[in-house]
Amino acid sequence: MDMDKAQKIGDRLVAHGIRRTPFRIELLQLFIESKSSLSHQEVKEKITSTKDKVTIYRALDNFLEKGLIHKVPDVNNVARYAVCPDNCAQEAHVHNHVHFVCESCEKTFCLDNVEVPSVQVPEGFNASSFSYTVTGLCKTCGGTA
Amino acid sequence: MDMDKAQKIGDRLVAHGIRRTPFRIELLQLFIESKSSLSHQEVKEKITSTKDKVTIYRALDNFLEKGLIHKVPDVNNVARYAVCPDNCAQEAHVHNHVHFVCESCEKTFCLDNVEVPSVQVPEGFNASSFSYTVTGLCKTCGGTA
DNA sequence: GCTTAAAATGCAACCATGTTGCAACATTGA
DNA sequence: TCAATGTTGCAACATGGTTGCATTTTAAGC
Repeated sequence: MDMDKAQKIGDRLVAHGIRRTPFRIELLQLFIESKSSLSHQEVKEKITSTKDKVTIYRALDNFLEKGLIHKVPDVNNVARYAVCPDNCAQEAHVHNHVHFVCESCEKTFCLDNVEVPSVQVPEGFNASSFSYTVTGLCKTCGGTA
Repeated sequence: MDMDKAQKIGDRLVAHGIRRTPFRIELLQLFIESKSSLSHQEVKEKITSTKDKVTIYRALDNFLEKGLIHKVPDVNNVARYAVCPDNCAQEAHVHNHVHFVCESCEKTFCLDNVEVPSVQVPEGFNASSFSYTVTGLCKTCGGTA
């Protein structure tokens, strides 16, 4: 791997209070280069620095907690993750965009340009976050070709 | 159980191409009387006519397929179900309302009066369904008390 | 009411996803 | 360099969900 890149990624880890280990560098790198989101399983298939699932689970939890990645919805109730934009603060995530889940390839896409419209919840409820997911067919699987 | 009620519920099963068995009557009854949605586990705890998890899983799948119930989102990636309104056709479900998931008690509520606002998906994507979920605190767990 | 096909049940075994505890090791800061 | 703390690896476990198959129940035709 390009050394400059590894250095930068390590810096980003450290900036989020995470240690600069080979595996975690590779993991963040993977997320950054991935077009769509990743499940634990997909991560495990692609990562070379470890084969231990627990290590991966823990790194994902940690990245999530430190605001490096966020959870995205999925068809089959399996957890999926995607990297947060760089300006995503630890406390206030700024990924209030709509997600698109393809029924065919089951990938999840972040529609970065589509904002989540707000709704008014009934009296008594106290809303803290909003999630909007569209299901259908993605470009490759036969959207409007 | 009230015999008239059992009869009516059985009719509803039959109307959806499902057989009138004691367990399935009890199951549909349970869904109808339940205020919020139910997970497989909650169903298992409340049902008396069977203790077999597979039977419950299969009935849930079947009800889902035949349009008697629908899936609702959940915090922990666990499947949850709720009855469809009576006018919910097998093909075109009419539950385009917003769901509310409580972070504290982890229950899911159907906000029947809050419609899902529509969004425009980017060129190339072909949307078929829309899901809007609000997370926060429900009435009992300390919404605006 | 009897017969029969299809649907529903029960059970055992299995799989996938995710978690816990603990010992060993690596990274960082003093 | 040394200690504190974060990270890794492994084994064992927990939960949610599935598959296959034999048996029973339901509904429909005679």
